[in-house]
Amino acid sequence: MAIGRSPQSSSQTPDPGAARRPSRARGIPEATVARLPLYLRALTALSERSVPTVSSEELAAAAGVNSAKLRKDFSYLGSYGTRGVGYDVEYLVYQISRELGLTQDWPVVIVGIGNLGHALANYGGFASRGFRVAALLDADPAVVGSSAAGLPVRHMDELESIVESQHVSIGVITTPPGAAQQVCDRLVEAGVTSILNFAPTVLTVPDGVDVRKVDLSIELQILAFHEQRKAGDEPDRTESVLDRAPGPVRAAAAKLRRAAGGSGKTRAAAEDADPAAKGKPGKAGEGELSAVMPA
Amino acid sequence: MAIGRSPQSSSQTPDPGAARRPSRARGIPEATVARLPLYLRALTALSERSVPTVSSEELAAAAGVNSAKLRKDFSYLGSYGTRGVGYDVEYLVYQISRELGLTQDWPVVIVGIGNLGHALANYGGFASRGFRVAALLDADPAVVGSSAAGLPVRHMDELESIVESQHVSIGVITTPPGAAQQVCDRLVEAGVTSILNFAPTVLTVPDGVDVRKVDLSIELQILAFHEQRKAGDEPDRTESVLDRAPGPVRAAAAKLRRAAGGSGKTRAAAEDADPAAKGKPGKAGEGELSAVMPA
DNA sequence: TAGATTGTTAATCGATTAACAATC
DNA sequence: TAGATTGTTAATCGATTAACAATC
Repeated sequence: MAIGRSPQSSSQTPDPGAARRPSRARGIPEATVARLPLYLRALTALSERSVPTVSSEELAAAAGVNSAKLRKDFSYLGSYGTRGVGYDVEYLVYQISRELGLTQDWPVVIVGIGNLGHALANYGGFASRGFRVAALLDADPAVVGSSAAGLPVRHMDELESIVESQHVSIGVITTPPGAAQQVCDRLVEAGVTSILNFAPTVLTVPDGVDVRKVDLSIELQILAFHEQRKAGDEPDRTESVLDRAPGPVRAAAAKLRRAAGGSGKTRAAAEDADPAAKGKPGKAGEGELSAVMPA
Repeated sequence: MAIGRSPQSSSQTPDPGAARRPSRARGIPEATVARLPLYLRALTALSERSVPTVSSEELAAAAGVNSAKLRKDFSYLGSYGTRGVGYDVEYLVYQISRELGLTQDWPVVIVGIGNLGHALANYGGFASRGFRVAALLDADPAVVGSSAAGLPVRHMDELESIVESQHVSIGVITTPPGAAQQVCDRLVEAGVTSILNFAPTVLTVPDGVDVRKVDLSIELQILAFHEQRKAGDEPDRTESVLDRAPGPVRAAAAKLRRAAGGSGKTRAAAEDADPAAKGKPGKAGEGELSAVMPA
């Protein structure tokens, strides 16, 4: 892969860098690709119920999107429907699976076997979509040797040999944030070219490596934003009049605040600045989703 | 909240329904809201290192976005920077926290205490952002009474009283998919208006309730799509010539396939249709991320 | 003043949606 | 044939980005 480093190219919610990624290969828009798994899931459910065909309207409802969007999405894959009838469920399952690359086997390594690593190792959705857990890895000798989901937890030292021998191209990072970049570097060095990152860290990877991230805290913060706007719009803001004042006034206020040494801080802001200063129950630092800290 | 039901209005990757959500309240674009937590995280790190000011270029690099986008995003919040100087770190932490609603306390319930529920209960990022775990709930008597992250696991029966007494407006669903809609209904009925759903299910909620989902399997499938395109474009497709043939030919082929009873299936497609038929290691059904099945 | 950096403009790009002709 | 439903068009909307005037 290329040498030049670039900030991670993909993420979850909107998608910083989506436009830059080479991903539009064969012309399927990124937004469409992201919905294909939703359609596939809905189709799989229909298939299990032995439903032979489905209309765009029905399938769209099952997948939680609107039918025009679904038809547009499918039009990028080809004309797999029949006018006046709908789509053949089995055939569409096959086409979408193929398009997503799920007719291949994808060996995956999971690095960092804390609670989240355990949860992922046990995740049924992995195996049922062609993903196979090739190995569970951890740096903590206390964890290495134990087993999760019927697989032994192996030491980080084995990473390179496992990736090579099993042709692993996808890695999942469930370490604490402090270890994520190191782990990422080792994965990439070993030959992994797609990374799913659960650590709340921006990963830097070479060109040609895809990173997606799942960030639990961010999802909650987005909910909080909307929640705040529901509760009557002005819930209990500690907002100063100056904060909504015209430009010059605000600039002056900011300058004063700076001079005064951050007097505008509130509880949350102050705690962010010094996590050690707070006496809340959840004592772990931000993002310590898994238990152990690889070397 | 309103009576009419609608499919869930928000999700993760692109965002089906983003345009429809009332969320643009006070005019901050959804894409910007989704990035505010990233900026906040980067700013918090700078704050911990006692960095007083930061330029849009530096902060953008730390957050993994481009600086024009960052400045545009901040312009929706107000003019909090100083030309020629940059942004005051503490002040910006405060402003973003306030905008996201993080200066308030948000009690949260987590329903379904399997591995993932455990992982979330232990997640440090919760407490450090004003989120407080008000209760852990499960329907399985074997789990109820145990403790996770220092909190007792309580029975689902207590859901309504907890939500009411502690004014919980945010619920996290980490149950198996089969239980998710029921749990969702109870949460909503009890007064919860924001839901973070980890179960691979499309939830139906009344207007006024926000749903975001985190879907591990979907993220992996998106990676697989891109990965497939890296390995030389035509990896080992089981693709028939007919699949890329012009419309009429393809339609005829599909019809034949239908008549023949789904002969186009491959391994992945066949297993999707009948999960019980497969002999893979991950024996759990799709999406059984957590251990127990609430009533 | 000279250098630095913001905040905003305007152009561009990608995604969504309604509508409907094509066609089963 | 009449009814149903796809696949595509075109309009609209929202997000991204480069560029630069404003201004510290």
